[in-house]
Amino acid sequence: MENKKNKLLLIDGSSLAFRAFFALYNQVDRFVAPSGLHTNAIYAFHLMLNNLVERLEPDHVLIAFDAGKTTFRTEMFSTYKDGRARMPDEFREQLPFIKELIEKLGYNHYELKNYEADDIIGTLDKMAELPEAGAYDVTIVTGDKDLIQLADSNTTVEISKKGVAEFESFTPTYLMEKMGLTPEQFIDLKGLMGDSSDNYPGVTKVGEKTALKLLQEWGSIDNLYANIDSLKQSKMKDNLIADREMAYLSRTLATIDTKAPIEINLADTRIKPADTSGLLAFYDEMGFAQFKAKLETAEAGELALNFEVIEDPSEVSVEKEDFFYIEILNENYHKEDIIGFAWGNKEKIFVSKNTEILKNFAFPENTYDFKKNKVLLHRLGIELPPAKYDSMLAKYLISTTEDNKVETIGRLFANDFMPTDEEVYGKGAKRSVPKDDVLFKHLARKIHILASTKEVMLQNLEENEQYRLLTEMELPLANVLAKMEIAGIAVEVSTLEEIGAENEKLIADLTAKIYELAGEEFNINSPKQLGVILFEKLQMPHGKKTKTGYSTAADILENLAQDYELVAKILEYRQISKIQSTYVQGLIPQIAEDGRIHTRYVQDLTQTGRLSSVEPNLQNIPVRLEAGRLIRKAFVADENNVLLSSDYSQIELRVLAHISKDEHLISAFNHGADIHSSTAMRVFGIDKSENVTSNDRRNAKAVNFGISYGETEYGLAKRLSISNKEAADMIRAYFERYPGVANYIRETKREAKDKGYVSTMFNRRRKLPEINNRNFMVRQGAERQAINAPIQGSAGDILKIAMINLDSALTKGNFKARLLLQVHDEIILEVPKEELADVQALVKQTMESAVELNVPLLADENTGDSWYEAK
DNA sequence: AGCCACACGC
DNA sequence: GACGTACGTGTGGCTG
Repeated sequence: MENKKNKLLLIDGSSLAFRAFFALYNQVDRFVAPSGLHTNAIYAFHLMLNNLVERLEPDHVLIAFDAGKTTFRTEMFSTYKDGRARMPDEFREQLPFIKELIEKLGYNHYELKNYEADDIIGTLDKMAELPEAGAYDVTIVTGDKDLIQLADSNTTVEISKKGVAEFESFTPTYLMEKMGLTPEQFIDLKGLMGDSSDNYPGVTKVGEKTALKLLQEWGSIDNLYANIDSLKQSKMKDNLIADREMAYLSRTLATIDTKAPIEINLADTRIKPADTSGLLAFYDEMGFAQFKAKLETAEAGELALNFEVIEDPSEVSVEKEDFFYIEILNENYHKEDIIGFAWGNKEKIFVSKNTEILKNFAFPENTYDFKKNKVLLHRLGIELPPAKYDSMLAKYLISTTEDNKVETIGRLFANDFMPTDEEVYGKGAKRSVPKDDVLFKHLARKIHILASTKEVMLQNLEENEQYRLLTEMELPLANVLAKMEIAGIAVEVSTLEEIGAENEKLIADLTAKIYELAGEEFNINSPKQLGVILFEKLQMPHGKKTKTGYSTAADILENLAQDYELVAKILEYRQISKIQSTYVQGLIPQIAEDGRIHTRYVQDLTQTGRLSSVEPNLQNIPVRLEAGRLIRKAFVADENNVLLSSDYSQIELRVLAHISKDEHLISAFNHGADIHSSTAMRVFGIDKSENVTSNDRRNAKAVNFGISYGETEYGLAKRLSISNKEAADMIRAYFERYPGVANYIRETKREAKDKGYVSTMFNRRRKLPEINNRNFMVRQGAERQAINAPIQGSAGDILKIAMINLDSALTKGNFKARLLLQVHDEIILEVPKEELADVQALVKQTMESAVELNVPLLADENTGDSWYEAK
């Protein structure tokens, strides 16, 4: 690769700066330097430059600016660019600083009296194409479409679309696809249609549409006028003839001068080293703390990062207090190979790719994502001992507002802006393992951040009284979850395939029937096409519209299903095709070679402290409708084992009873009442439980659910199909009869507004930055989250405690039984038949005594050969 | 590749 | 008076 091409980036600075100004225009008041100067355009321009340079990796950069009011174009056409609004002052004042920034970054800028930036760019572009220039790839960046005429085989023109990072990339091929034009024809297009912003008219009454049509037919302005007599008589023909001169003049005005008398050459556009100290001073002057911090740490990082590559096990030295980190390229640690690992502390860091080293490794006690490490090492036959500290989990406990990546931890707790994984490894199809030096440096940076943030994160945990939440809940749980993920659950392909074959037949029949009833074939899976059939062709009454068209969601279709067989069939089709695509075709490829599915539990994601499950999600396997529930027949126990499922009964309402201390709710649970019937009696004033109708109970159940979600009367009314007033009465009656709950809701909202967060029984926090938002909808959303988070979160915490205790009891009791799955209020175990009686008792006892509430905790158990039976 | 609508669970 | 139940993941259509 020694004949590497030069990469030249030519930027229309005037145009791009204007775009930058408007990219952050809505925040113009937030971007003000200490001196009072507006900085939104400077800031956005800097971001744009960073994005461009990072993406295009140029070695030459020239940023051209317009100079002065008059150019050779005004000489030709005196009103050129007349009538253009004067630049806003807030923008004009920023231009000199943008030029200063360009210089300090080591890039080049240039302007030439009487010429526009376009012409400077055009001239340099042509210079770069001369054979004696050597090979150049040119990228032109601007906000103005005129420059598209310069696109050719080695020049790409990028037009700024939106924000600071979105550009539309014009090559001759793309221009042909999009507009049917060559770059040369683009000039003729402007000649015919004119340009209102540059204030030259082209031909009267000819706009983009007409001009495109004319060029499709005649190819060029010259050819058009050569054949003007053969055009049919029309107003347009008259206009073309009358405005012939203006068409040619407009074309000339639109033509970029590629022979401007510039005094610079290509060598002058080469990037120079940045002026670091000058930049730091500039950032201070502008008030750009983030840019400054990023530059400082980049500088410091280069100096402080002291790391050594280890290739041989004999070279290894580990301190107990070190951090340990393992890298994989993608997320699924059940399949990914280790691409490198690192350990060490702030002073001394070691990196390696040789996993042999790990065979007899004294794993240090501090780590990041213990669960991932445990699974990865298990695959190498290594059992990872428990850790004392996990930065990922610590960060998650401190704040769930951001993600918990090492980069984020660095930024938040050390003001250290290391490059992101996406920057180093790429994303999508381009993601790949970089060269050793890049990889090792990246890993060393991670260790450096982990080691430099532990202390301040521990302080945060201490202040929040969350240290035990980390060491006694999340860390032990990580160990339990790792074992569950490694165990996996056996899934029979044959069962899934049988269901799949059955579904295929049903889908074929339903599809035929739907086409017949609709009177045409269409894609039933497309809500858009379905909306057209139902609500336009067949004129069915439509409910709410979504942003993109008619809603075809189930609740809308259900109302229509009584009157229209077609809609009933579509609902059936949806049900079956969901089962087929997500649960049959989706699950089969997830079955590993051992015949089991190994999900991953994400332990650092949800806003409430619940787990989530991915690849595949085993927390949403169908259960409600029988057709879907059959999927559970494929989830089976090993030979001589059974599956044991144990779920908490009404855990969220019990938690609500406990934390609200509502005497009536507590009393109902203490008396072992059917909680929904009991609510029906209190809320509807029914004296005997035998007088509670199933409808009363259904309504009460809905209220009970709604309360813990902070539901409004409108929502309740809609869900129960009752009037707003009836729903409001119901909610009011509920609060009157359960004053403790009403008080809990009041107090929790109050607490959230005062502190900005709410907590679970175990001090897990959810921040609620929107709780005092001026927007009613946003604020009310935060209030619902405030009410729900302690309830859902405490319930989640309780199941976590139960899992930890159960795993440890099973180990102590030398049982072979093991935990396999967790579904929010339920756990599923695989139990050897001979252990069943003992384990059933142990599970029930452990779950019910996980915590002491002022109401009983109840766990219901079911067993069977498959998950279908064990429920 | 990223967004939307939809559907599954608790 | 706004707007209208919490927390999640996966699939297919559509668009850039």
